[in-house]
Amino acid sequence: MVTIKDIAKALNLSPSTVSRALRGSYEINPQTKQLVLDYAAKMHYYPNPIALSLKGSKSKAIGVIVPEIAHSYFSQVINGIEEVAYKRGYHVVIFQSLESYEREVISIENMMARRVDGVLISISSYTIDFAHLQKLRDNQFPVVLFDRITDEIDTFKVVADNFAGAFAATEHLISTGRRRIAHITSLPWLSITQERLEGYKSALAKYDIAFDESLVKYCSFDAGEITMAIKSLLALTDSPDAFLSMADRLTLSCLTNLKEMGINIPTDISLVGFSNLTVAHLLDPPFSTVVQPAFETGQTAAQLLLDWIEKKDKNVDFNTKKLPMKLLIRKSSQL
Amino acid sequence: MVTIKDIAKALNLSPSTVSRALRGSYEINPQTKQLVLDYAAKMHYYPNPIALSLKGSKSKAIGVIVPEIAHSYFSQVINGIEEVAYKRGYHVVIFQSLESYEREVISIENMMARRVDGVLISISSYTIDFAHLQKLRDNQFPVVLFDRITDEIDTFKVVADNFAGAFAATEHLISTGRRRIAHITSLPWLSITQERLEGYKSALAKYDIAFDESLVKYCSFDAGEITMAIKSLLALTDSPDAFLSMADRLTLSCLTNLKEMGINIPTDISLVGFSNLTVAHLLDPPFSTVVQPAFETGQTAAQLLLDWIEKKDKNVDFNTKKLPMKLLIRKSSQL
DNA sequence: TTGTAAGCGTTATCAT
DNA sequence: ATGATAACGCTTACAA
Repeated sequence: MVTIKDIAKALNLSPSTVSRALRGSYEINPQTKQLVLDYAAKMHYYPNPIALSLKGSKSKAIGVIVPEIAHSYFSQVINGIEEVAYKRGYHVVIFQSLESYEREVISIENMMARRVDGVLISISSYTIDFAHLQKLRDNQFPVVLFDRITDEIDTFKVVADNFAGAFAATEHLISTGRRRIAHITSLPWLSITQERLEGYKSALAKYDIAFDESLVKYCSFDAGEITMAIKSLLALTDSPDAFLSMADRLTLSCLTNLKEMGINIPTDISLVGFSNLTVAHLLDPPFSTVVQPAFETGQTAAQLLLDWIEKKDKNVDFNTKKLPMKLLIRKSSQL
Repeated sequence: MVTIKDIAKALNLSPSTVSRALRGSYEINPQTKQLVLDYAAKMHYYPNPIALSLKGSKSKAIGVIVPEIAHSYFSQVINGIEEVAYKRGYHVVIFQSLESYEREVISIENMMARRVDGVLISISSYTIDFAHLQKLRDNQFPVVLFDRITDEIDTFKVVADNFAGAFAATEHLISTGRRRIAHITSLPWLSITQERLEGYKSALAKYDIAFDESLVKYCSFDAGEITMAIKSLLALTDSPDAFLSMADRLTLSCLTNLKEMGINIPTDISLVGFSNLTVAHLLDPPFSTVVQPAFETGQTAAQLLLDWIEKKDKNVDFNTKKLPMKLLIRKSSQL
């Protein structure tokens, strides 16, 4: 590994001159500059980013925390983040919280110890205390929230238009004549859960359909829970004629369960689910999905974060970006 | 951020004493040591990894290059890598080659500039020159290859037992009475392509079925190409009664195309595909898959790399780890 | 047992 | 236009 010192020695110059030539900063003798540049190129000189970090107290790395990497939605988000970061000379350090609050806190500490320049995070399902994030913000540290956000932290946020997505899906089901639409969703305290529920309610209201609490099921990550939820829905006297599931794992679980029970989709029950699976059209039946703008979410969040990091004045005007959802109607909800 | 100097000043000690107390190295006065430890804990001292890196010329970071992050197989591999790296105090810097040789080379340079301690790589489909990897090895730099490997680089490698996987899938199809088994595969120069083809051939041989070159189709990443390949296979006088596809994208493409053509699966044509999709059982029809040990591949590769990095003596005995595949028989190949 | 000083690679400041 | 020096945070001979 060639260093500035090596070059200086070889060219009989001082390290500072070489440094300046390399970054063209001060008015250097053009010849000296050319000499240095040529020699550096010949020797494959690369500045040592670690020394740079130590000097400038910025690491040119950003941290990302997602609940799980191997999940179509999040891997697509990471893809978007990586694309932007890569172009702007940052690298991406990934951690997964595995939906655990403790792991999320540890990951944050880890990242700070690693001196990342900023953090992108989609908060875990079991995070209800945000002190670890607030502490970062208190220290003026750049944090951008995406997907699963919270009101408790004042910062940039990037989300999908969950309200609109749920509204559109519900309206679509209503337009096919469905009136008893079950709403299978995630944990009640999550922002996405609440926004989606509002979209659902709002669509019902638009068509004068009474909201029925018993059609809403909140499911944790226990696989048995969703099976129970579905069974109890089907046992209702006025049982549902449609299922709207609000997360990938729920969507797949609904499909698996209903098929196992021998229920005909969409004749008996229509199905629409939030999902970023790329194979929805190949499922049996081809599955109607509300698709989240995963890649764009990653890009947008990364852009906001990097702009913020690189901004000189620390006066930032926070806002929340809402990206459009896409409703793809397929056979599982077509009557 | 508290530094060793801060602690030294506060405690009226020298930085070196604090440093030694912190890592318990030299025989320090137990009381001094306790004092330092307590104060450090109270002040939330974390060693600055950047300073450590600059000093020790190791970054505690490993680089990973995959063709694409948002791909079920690779995201599962990354998951395995991350798990091991995280536990051992390393962080993972991810790059994607997007199947481009140029991007792969640039990613390697980028990683070296970042001073990662080692590299894990699954080579891109269009990499046929390995000089960029050989150069690393020439400098004694730790590189572990996984999934898509090459004979040209002598190092640790982790692969799935592609031969066995293809053999088992072919044998299964034969056992259901199929004799004209089409082999839809990736680019011919890839290690995985060759191994899988050998497994296929070998199974045919075992049952005295002549190998027919015209049943083998190599497909690039052009989506139209696979459609063409399928059409030409179906146009054969003695057209295939089974399709064996050797990569996720091919598998899905086969399914989409055959369904569009109105071909009945498995009655007309049986289908088995290499795939790490977690929803294969929900496809129409439920899809028989050869599943790669993605997570284990990531774990194993990371373990080998970190052991190597941390090894004192540089005499390493390279070997190639072969992990078992799993054949999951579902309706698409059951007669 | 503890302190001093040099060095990892780079750049900013202050000479010259 | 160029050079010397100090500093970023930490470790480690070497000295005391």
